[in-house]
Amino acid sequence: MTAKASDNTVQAWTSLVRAEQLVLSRVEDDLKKAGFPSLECYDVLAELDGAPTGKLPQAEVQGRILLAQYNLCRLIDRLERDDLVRRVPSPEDGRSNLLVITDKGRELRRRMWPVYSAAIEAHLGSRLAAGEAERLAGLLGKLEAAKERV
Amino acid sequence: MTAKASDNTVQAWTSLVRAEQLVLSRVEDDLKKAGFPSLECYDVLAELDGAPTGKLPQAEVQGRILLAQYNLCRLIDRLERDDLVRRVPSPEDGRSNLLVITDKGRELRRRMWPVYSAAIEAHLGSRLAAGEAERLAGLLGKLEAAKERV
DNA sequence: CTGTGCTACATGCAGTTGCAAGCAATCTCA
DNA sequence: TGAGATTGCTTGCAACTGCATGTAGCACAG
Repeated sequence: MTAKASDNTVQAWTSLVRAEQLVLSRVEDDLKKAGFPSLECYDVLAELDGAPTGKLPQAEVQGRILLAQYNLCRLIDRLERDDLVRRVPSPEDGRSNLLVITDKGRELRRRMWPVYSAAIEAHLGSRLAAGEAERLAGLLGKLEAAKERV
Repeated sequence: MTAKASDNTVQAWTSLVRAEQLVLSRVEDDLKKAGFPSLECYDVLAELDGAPTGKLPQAEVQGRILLAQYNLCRLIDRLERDDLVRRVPSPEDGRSNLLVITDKGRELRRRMWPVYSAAIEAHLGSRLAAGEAERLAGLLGKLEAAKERV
């Protein structure tokens, strides 16, 4: 439990952090250059757009996205200000919001996807040989598992 | 160049971002719980501590670390304020700073490492089977290569 | 030695984040 | 039923970040 990490493990750690930050910044850069908002914004729109009714409780979005609660709250503030999403009170639970994607929100997501997809391909897909993307995803999946201890 | 990413590529992309952010936040959390400063701080101290003379030009540190120039500048401000590092004017180039690690800085790095290493092992090493860390690092390495075009 | 341009660093400002605390609706259970 | 926890969301404040720009030293052509 207080074991030291082996050299290979440390190497994997540094590669993980470096590779992610490089690829992420390249992709975000491409989006920004095309005049689009951040990836987090896209993520929220994608969750809502993918929901059958175009709406989800804020807590549900929270659970699917990697963002602290107060940050999601403020991201929604901005999305609402830009008329991409609306908050409506939940009929079932007085504490809860339903987030509803607007037409403008759907539109934006639709326009962002080609640029986003091309960026992923350019900065990630095109650098891996056939089968490597799958193997990479498999290894990374082992790291995502929920925490156990304490 | 405007090719769309395949499903496998997109899967690798989301795994990469999720896994990195999860593991990173877990590791940073462990450091924070132990009362230590951020990873970026550690990185700078490690670079300087690893240099033969305990000092490096700021631009050199810049090149080894994943941090915007103005952010490194302000990180150094904080490290200097906390007496972990000192800026001294370079004798060779009037524009340049030499960053010098202080005894307190070396001390801090020394005390951080066991906690850091254990966190890497707990959140990354212990989740991968023998050989997997190496394979992961290999795949990630292909993503780190510098950009080619434009 | 001068002007033009580049490199190394710093900084003002606005926007974003983390933390801790807050509020209101719901749940739990004696 | 009603006191105390819990859940879902929000917010004040301080710290941090990105962007654009500023300053100073250097480099090199003329």
